[in-house]
Amino acid sequence: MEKTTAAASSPQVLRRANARRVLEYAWRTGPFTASEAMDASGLTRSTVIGVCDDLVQQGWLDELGDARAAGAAGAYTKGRPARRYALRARAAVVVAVDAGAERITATVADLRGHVLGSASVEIPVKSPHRVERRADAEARRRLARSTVRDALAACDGGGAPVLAMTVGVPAPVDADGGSPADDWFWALMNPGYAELLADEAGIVTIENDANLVAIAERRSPLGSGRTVDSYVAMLAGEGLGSGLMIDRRLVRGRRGAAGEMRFLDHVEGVGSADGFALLARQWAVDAMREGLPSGSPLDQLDPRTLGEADVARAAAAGDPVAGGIIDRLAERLARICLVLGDLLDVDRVIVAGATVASLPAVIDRAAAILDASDDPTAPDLVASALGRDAVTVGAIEHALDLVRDRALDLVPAARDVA
Amino acid sequence: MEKTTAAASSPQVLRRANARRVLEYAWRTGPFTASEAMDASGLTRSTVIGVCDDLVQQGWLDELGDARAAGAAGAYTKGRPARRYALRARAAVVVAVDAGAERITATVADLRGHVLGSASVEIPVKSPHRVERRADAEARRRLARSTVRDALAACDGGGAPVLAMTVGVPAPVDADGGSPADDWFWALMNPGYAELLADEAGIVTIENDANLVAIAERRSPLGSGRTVDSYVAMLAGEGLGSGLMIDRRLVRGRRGAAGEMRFLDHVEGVGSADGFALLARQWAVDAMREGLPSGSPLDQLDPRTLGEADVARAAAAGDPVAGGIIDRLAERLARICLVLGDLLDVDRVIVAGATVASLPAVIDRAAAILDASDDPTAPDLVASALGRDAVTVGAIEHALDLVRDRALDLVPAARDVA
DNA sequence: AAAATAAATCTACACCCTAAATATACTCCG
DNA sequence: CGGAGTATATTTAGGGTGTAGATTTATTTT
Repeated sequence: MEKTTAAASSPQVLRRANARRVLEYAWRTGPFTASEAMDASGLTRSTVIGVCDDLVQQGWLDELGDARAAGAAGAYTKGRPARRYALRARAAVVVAVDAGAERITATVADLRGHVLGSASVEIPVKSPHRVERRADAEARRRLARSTVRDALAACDGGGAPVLAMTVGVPAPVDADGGSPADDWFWALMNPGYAELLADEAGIVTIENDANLVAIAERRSPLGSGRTVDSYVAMLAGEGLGSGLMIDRRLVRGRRGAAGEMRFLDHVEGVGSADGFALLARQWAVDAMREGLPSGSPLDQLDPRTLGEADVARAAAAGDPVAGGIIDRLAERLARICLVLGDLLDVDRVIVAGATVASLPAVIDRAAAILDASDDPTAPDLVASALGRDAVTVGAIEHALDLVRDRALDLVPAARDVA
Repeated sequence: MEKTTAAASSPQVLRRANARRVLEYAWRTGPFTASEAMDASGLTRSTVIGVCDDLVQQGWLDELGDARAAGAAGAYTKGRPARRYALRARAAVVVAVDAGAERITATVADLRGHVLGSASVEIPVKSPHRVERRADAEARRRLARSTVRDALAACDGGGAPVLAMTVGVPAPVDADGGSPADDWFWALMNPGYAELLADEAGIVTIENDANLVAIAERRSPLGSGRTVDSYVAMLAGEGLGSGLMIDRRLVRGRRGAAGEMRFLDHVEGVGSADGFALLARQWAVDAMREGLPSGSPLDQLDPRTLGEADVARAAAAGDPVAGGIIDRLAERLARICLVLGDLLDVDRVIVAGATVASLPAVIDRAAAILDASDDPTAPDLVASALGRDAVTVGAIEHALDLVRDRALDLVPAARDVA
């Protein structure tokens, strides 16, 4: 029996640990000199330079010949010009896939998270307001794969390897990338992407879409001075899902179903996990059936094509029925926030998804309710600034986290050696 | 300006890391030989022996002269007898304090968690069923400190230093060991223990009692073969509190208030965070006021001194009113479990506290309801086997975790050197 | 052209780990 | 009682990695 792995603690682990630290520093700053890396890492110049040489060799860093030409902020004029290094952002790429119910988007980004290209397809649907008749699992698989390949073809990767891919799906995802098979919707939303896409990138992970939004919001600007380590990212549209970021850590649970909102069935004044868009339409149609007061703007609309934005517009125009719907939705949202704030002790609930654009008044009003609340655990409520890209931004971030985490085990583009 | 700390990555970090690994191994096994440590750590014999010598020198390990005499399970007869080492359990002690509403218990344990001694005091109360008239904060502080000192005096520590102390309190605890000042009960339950006890041990931490139960249950026997990484420890008595262990990690939240149960105010069919003991008494008194069917065992009791165990006994004796109360409590518990299972995706809810002993039928019946539920996220429900010591066991474990984590930075008893 | 400055390079030197050879302490068996 | 056998301990050599400090190099300033 031969020794397969090197002993766990050979001296190289030190070199490795130092390389890791320097690379992490490179990742969070722009071009840097050895002296700066020394300050950041606490290492000696010899060590830093040795490590940087290694990293350049491996392709993670570029050496930027001239020190003074690039002239950073600090007036740097005296002495021997320093060698400068920078993360080689194009050493590799990652792919983010937002595989939503209605469309699949694939985005390619470099190591700094800059988008290099993307591709997108609508999922063919029969009825616009129903999710039930979506394309089947096999069609989704085909579309997902082709969209990923289109996105890669659409950008000039310069032959950079695809080190990681993260796929966001509207379903709980367990540690193996699978979703519960006992739910047809979840099974359809995640039709075995992990296996399907395994060969498309070095590391392939599937992740719940709301969890990715939570990751995306990790870097969002902080309201006041204090840091926000605990928050809930709520993805609200036709349905409700949430990602729980607590103590700077994503809470997943056994099957990855933490943050699922079905528990709202048991919450007074809520009663279901339906999303605000769905309810706005439904309640509007209900009101139309029961008869509207004359002159209501809602009366102009066709119940079959009515959208949630129509309700928002009617409310803004002063329609009392639409206004009542907005109020009810706001109270609903506020109550959900109270429950989450209480059980999880989060500072903030961040709403993303279609609701942000189509029903902003609901968020504003719910935030006002929470501000007025005497409950000391009431969290702040804010709308995400990331728009439709929230899932994609989170997926890029997550894929990059994976790459950063294992960078030294992965081989980026082999450097052209003279 | 002189250099105060050694550079972050001096060669010694390797030695340190290896020492850490060997010490961790020593902690989770009994006496061991160098060869066993080599297998466990992947290190060379020279390294292991070198590290063990260091650890013996520092007082963390004892060298157990004879290898064969102790004769472990494996028939070990051939070859040169191996040197044996073992964790020196008496090198230091930790103190666990269960500072509950009604009594304060301090327990001293060695590095293996074996109890060496303890002390306990009842908190003077005026009315047995009310928490409001407890001794004030200053009295609690005095009692806590004297109980800790009594416990230390009660055991023969052999001069071992007190490396860590964990205090469990029925209140949320933030990272600094403080509890929300805006709640009189919480402020009373944690009247500045962190500062008060700071000098009694090397590391002093305050922790929520339910969180400590969650830690205590980390090692509890697993129901089936699968591992349970996500569960809720519910401390149920007069009130309800819970510790959230999700993905093998305690979820605390910003102020340490994650797991607080006030959100139950918003849950249908629950409506408050009152504990089962409190409700059992209250509902029984209500029923007595409304008039009981003749011959009910409940009728024998004085409403002013009635205890929850009386209700349990009456129900066991077939009293329909008491049985109804047990059923209502079971439904309540089951519903709480469903909500927790759904939002947090936990495998299991473990009930500890007075309810386990006094109202076992509630837990059994709720477990049956959950088993019969068609909700796939319904968690298992079990009663804790730790009894009244759950908080203490968790506090010992937590204190030991802290010691294990920083062992090499701490100095245990200086070894007697010849 | 010389001084000043900052960075790179070079030269010890210490430490820690591995690997391999050698020594030791047993048991077993003839 | 004295080898053979076996498992462990100790010693020695060698390589890699780090720090520390002196020296060299590249550049600006005077």
